[in-house]
Amino acid sequence: MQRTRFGDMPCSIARTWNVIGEPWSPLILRDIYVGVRRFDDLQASLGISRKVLAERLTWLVDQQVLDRHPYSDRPTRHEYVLTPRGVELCDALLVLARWGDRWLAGADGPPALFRHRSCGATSHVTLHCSHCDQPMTASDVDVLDGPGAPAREETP
Amino acid sequence: MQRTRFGDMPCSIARTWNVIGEPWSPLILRDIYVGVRRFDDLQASLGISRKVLAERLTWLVDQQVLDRHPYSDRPTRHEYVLTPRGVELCDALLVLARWGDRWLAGADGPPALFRHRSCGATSHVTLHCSHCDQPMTASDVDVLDGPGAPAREETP
DNA sequence: ACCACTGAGTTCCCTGAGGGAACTCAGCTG
DNA sequence: CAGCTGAGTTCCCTCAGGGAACTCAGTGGT
Repeated sequence: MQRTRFGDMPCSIARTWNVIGEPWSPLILRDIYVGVRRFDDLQASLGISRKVLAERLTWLVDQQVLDRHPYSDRPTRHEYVLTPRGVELCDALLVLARWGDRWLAGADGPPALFRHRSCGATSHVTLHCSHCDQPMTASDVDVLDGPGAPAREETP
Repeated sequence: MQRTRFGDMPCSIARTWNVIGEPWSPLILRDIYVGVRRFDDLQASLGISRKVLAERLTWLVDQQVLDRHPYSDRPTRHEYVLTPRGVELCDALLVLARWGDRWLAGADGPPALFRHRSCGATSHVTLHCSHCDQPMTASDVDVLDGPGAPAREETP
């Protein structure tokens, strides 16, 4: 956890960052998303320190991004699964992956491909407007104060 | 910078994380995106330490996410602007913001609203498939090895 | 009954990154 | 020429991340 707490800032990016912004968190999410669900498997797959992995998992469960799910009593064993919140966070991972594929993949090409299950094509995500369904990207957006914005001084 | 380097992993999420995964980076990007461009303004707006701010800006310029742009010689003054790469990273911020709005905004509602310039509506982004244009989210995707994936052992 | 093994964490110590405040430095401004 | 401003540096301190070893419950093998 970094020194400054982002969770209290009046900014949804900062708050989201507070949840998954720590080192390793998105990679843990990615692994669980693709089916690596157990502590030791995660540790081996990521090469993360066990200490940090334990910390992150507890945090992500606290944040209701993951659920700790027993798959065996006697002995007690469990695996981590994504909650609906967690699955939606993976949407953001798809966008990050797309950016990395576009700008950082070397001559080898992208390390992973994404197949859209409903149309069967290997493709990638694009951003659209929830209202008009047309493409909508950062260059096409104005940011306005919302109801949860901090009160600001009058500028008469 | 965290101890482990994510940039060398064969994973576009990890590589992207290597670029903007450090604490403060996405918030710096957000600020520049909404028009805060100068060192002192950024420092004041974020409450970040000047040391860390200087480090992050240099790093983001190195990564070609930002451009250091002089707006005055004599005295030399400059401001930071987004490169095309940087603007596309802001797409990811829109998705993070959407998640935060949906799951973390309190009773006050979202701190910011996003207006789609071309249709004028206050809306948010949704993910679509680049191939069929239909909605495409993490729950609707299969992840496959790509050309840049590490060679894996035969499993005969 | 005894031993090794496995999954899932803890504990301990060391190093290095983040925070804060003060300092620098060039070029205006009054 | 004293002070101000933008844009960083420098210094020091603390605490989080890394690594490896340790724990602990339950199980399977002999």
